[in-house]
Amino acid sequence: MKDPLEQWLEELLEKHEGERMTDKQSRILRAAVEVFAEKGYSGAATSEIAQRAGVAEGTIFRHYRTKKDLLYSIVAPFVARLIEPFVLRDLYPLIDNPHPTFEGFIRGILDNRIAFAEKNIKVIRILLQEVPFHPELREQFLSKVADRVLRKITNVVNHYREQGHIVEVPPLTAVRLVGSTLFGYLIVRFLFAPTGWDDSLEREATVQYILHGLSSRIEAK
Amino acid sequence: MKDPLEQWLEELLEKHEGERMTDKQSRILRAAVEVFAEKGYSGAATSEIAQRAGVAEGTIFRHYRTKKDLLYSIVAPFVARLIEPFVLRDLYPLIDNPHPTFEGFIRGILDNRIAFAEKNIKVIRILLQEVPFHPELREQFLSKVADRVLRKITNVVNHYREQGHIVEVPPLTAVRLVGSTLFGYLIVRFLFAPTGWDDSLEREATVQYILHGLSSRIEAK
DNA sequence: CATCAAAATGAGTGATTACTCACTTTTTAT
DNA sequence: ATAAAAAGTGAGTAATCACTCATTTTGATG
Repeated sequence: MKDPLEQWLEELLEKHEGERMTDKQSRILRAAVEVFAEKGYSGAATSEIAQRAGVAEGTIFRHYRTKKDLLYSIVAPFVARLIEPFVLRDLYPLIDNPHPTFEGFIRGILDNRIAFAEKNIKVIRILLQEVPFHPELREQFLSKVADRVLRKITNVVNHYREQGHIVEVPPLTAVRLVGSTLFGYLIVRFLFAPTGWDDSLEREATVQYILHGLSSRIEAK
Repeated sequence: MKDPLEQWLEELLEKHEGERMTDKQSRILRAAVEVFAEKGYSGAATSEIAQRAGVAEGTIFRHYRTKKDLLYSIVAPFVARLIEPFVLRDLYPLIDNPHPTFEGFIRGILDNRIAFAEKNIKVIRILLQEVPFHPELREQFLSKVADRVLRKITNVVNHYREQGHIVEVPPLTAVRLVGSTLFGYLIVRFLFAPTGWDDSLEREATVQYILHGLSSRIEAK
């Protein structure tokens, strides 16, 4: 089985700037992802990145003008990827030709985001750690993810609400509730990684929690 | 109205080590909380902490042997506080003489944790940012919070499950689901702080989401 | 093989880092 | 009032930081 990070980096290397990267340049990126994830941006030394990549320190600065440029070259395309396949590949078909049930929609979202997180834990970790310290990063993240994704999802939520599948709450609130449940699942599974985690059980419980939490209420005594 | 951080620091200053702190020492702590929250541990310079506190840099190292000691002196008592009032003040009465309804219990937890977060945003921010980089911190956090708190909460969950108030899921799963919903509420409210946030509406929606997500299912159709 | 531009190098730069220590000031005890 | 202890100081230190640059290596082209 192929290392998912490997796969992601390859795509990044091929597509980035049109031209292909040199061997050393890709090793710099790989090492930078490692060290940033381990020590955070401030705690990561360019000397260590160079050492782990097996290149001279000067080589880093031949390709990236500053250390911050190096960070952005890793995180920026990831932010784009965070939404692009999500919105375009999964959401558009769901909007244009939505899944008949809210349950089917939720299961689809869960599967998709779990697969995405599985592939990109390290870069996600970097993003979560550095966003608080880099206003430009936060701005880019919010303007892309928040504005574009939320608007799209809001449409979908409205659709199911109109169909009477889910309860009457502001769509943004619904997104927050589902989002935090999904996020909690991902954090516990990938960052805490508890022993004896029965994934199919946990996943099913999570789906049921979301469905019952949002589905139209049946008044009972 | 009094600054909540002020209040927390005062308690910390009085109780810490039994003896009272000097004026300069408390100003060092205050400044350290500021700078750590703004720049993270690695990004924070002791020179800047000294400057903001209005003391000489040497004074910091008279009271704290290393920069890491300074961080721990802020975070460690907070971790204790994270559980102490939570477990003892709120949970024990709920276990010994539990709230008759699951709904009442959830509302109580929500109120309590919201108030706590409101008081301690800055230190929470430091804790969230630094836990990934300090294994000792993570260990302490997990051994105290995870083990002790989770065990206590598990009992409460079991209680409501036996009473038939909530659905049949593993107690730890229930804690994860409620926890992530509560956590999501806190993050969105305090860290994102969206404009036009209708708190009473959001809070009620969150409670309803949790209650319906976990309450015993009524088979329909 | 010769040419040349891009890639790579690593010693060197000044700035900044956490931390020390000899010394002065303030507080406490008698 | 005086001595002892504790608190505070700031110049100084070695280490490390991100980054530069003159020089060498590499790889493609004629």
